[in-house]
Amino acid sequence: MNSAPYRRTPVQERSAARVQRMLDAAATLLDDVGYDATTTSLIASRAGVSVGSLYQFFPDRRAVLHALAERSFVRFSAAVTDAVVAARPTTWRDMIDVVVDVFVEFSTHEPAAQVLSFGGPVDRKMLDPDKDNNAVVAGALSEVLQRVVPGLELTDPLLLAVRVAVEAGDSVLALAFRRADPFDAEVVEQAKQLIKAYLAVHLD
Amino acid sequence: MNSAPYRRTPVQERSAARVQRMLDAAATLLDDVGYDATTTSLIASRAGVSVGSLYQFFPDRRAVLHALAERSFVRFSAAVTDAVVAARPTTWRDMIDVVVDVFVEFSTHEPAAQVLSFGGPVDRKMLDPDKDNNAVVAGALSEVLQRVVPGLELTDPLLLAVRVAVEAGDSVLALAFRRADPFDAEVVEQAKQLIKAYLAVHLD
DNA sequence: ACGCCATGTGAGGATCGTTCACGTTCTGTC
DNA sequence: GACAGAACGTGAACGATCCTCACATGGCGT
Repeated sequence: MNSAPYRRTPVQERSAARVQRMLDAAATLLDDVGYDATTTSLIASRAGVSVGSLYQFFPDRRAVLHALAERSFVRFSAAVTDAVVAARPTTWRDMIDVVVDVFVEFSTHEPAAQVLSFGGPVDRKMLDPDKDNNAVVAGALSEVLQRVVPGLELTDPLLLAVRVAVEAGDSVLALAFRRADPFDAEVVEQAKQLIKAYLAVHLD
Repeated sequence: MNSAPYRRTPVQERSAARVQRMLDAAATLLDDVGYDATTTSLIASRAGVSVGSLYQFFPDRRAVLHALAERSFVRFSAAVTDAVVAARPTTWRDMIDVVVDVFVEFSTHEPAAQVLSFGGPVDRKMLDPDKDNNAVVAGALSEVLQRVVPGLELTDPLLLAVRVAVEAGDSVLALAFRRADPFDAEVVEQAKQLIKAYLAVHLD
């Protein structure tokens, strides 16, 4: 169905910068006019580029969003590891607070982060064709979790629980962003409660 | 239900049947070829109808999916109330089992139920322009819940909790359908655990 | 200086969503 | 059963959109 995000990887500095401008343009357009109205020619013109240039690097319209999701994912991962290193949570509950807070902070500032979400409407399998985006996130978070909880064994049931928690947390946080601008703090709090109540069964 | 997905309501028996065929065609196409490839002319030809007929009743392509979502929602609501009446759950935990089981059963048999999901990628606000589909579902379930738990007050915090539980449950069940065919029973079980663990805070 | 690949362009083909002017079937009324 | 009007049905055609392609320019190694 869908293949690699890029048709041809930009080699020269010049084109690499242009590709970033295309992604920026796509991101702001997603926020401004929505998914359907984010047309290829609109992206191109807002990026100051011809349509042809867009198709030099992306096989189709969807691939542009794919690449955008990947870029956001990389940024989000960096933000999470930074925050965990900085906050040094000592319990898994504290870690959940940190991760959720980073997610909220990130989503409010990164353009189109909410539209893309990681399990969002654009493409559920943007980061890895074999795994959901959230599965990738869950894998990364499991390892962070292991570092916070000493002697924790990453058994299959536990990995599944983290996977489920990420899926549920992501959707409730998406709800928090839909309910208010910039977000509904009450729902964010409920997301934390939800994740903790569920994981307590597996972690306590 | 509410705002009109229809341009003109079918009056005669003949056209009412044709409209149902259009919805059936759209549903199977969603399953077979996906959202983007479900074109208006494809829907029309699979339904044995001309494109013009489709536009007699639906203002645009999106409205067809809207109507399909409404039809699925009505069917799902009926299935839930039937099951609750039949099973007569006496605790809220039993009711959650019933509702989740009905949802799973319904989703495996109703074409395109998973694609549409009620908070799915197609359109989050198909049932009510002002509310998410899941908000409508949550409202209905809150009333069912009230009948099962005697003397339960539907306070704002409780309604929010149900809203959050529906959102989380829907997304985890969607995950169950993505992970295996027809579905991953283990994940379904986790969905029940998740909902119960979270609602216990608000209902016990 | 030369050659080669990467980069850049935008008119145009293919396809999709939607409309419209026209023909057909039903339904109520006498 | 005959008539009128409404409901229903049609598919060619129009505009918008995605994407391609033949061609032009820039950058880099030798």
